[in-house]
Amino acid sequence: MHNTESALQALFMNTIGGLKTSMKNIMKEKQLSLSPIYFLVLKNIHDTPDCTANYLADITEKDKGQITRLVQELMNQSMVAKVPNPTDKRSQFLELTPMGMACYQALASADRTVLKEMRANISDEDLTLFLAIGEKMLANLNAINHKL
Amino acid sequence: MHNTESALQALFMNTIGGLKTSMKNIMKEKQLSLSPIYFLVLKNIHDTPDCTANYLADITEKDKGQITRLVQELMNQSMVAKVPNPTDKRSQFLELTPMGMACYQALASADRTVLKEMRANISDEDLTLFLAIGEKMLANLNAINHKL
DNA sequence: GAAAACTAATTGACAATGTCAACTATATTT
DNA sequence: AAATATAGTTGACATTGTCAATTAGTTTTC
Repeated sequence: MHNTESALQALFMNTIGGLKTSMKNIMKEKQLSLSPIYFLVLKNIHDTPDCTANYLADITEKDKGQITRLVQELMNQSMVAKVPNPTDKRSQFLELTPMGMACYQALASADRTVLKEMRANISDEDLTLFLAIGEKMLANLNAINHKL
Repeated sequence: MHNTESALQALFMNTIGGLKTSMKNIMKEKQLSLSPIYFLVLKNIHDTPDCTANYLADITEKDKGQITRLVQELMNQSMVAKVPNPTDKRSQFLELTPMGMACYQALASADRTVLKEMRANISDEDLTLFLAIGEKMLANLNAINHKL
């Protein structure tokens, strides 16, 4: 390995690749016609009371138009429904349908399993340390990219 | 934050996003009409003596067809040239042209700068620890995904 | 309270990346 | 020599990301 920094870069790239592969496999096993990014959308809708498309675009850091289309597909598949936002007629709240909820639960559970296996031989202390160091580097990176 | 594992997932996703953004900005500054993935290709050609397309596909874990097209674009931009492989008429060695080399050096230097700033307030010990823990998790993840 | 400025969501168009399968030319195995 | 395998290319398409314009509704400002 050339130097520590480039090992760092490789580590991030390979891990993300692995996580994506694993989510793709999970979705295939469950016979869903969804791709990894839909898990992100389902998860955020699930975790966010009164979730709007705009909010979704904000926290996922995706394009608003992209969010519109992702949500549309989830509505086509009866996973997500819109309910009017009583305080703003421009926007709607996104909610998981029962089917969307079941789907999310299954995916989230499989995802948790992967993450747990991934850290199987890592102590809580080491994981905490890893996260702390990683968050620090992420903060530096965000500063470089001029993100507040 | 819900639990440590999902923080882990978020950390990886956000860091990769940040690294990609930073490489995109670097390429824009340098007025290159290239996207982040070309840095990966240039880097591996640079680092690998007698680099073939097939080898490139292997280590980057990209599709062979995708590699063909990426290399073709780099040849269009006179960054990369092919020389015959004397021991196998099916394959060619990929080499950086002087222009490709200059381009790679500039990008690699900017990339190193970002990585160094990213770990600015991290001690060598912590970084080494971070890498060790990360590699362990990556190995677990690869095992889950049945990659030897 | 009407005009101006702003915001939420949608749409169109397209670029960048990833995936799969078929095919050609050459190498290797049997 | 035939069968099998490999390196690279090509076609077709799916997924993800990006930008700009538009519509409908909201907030600000005078």
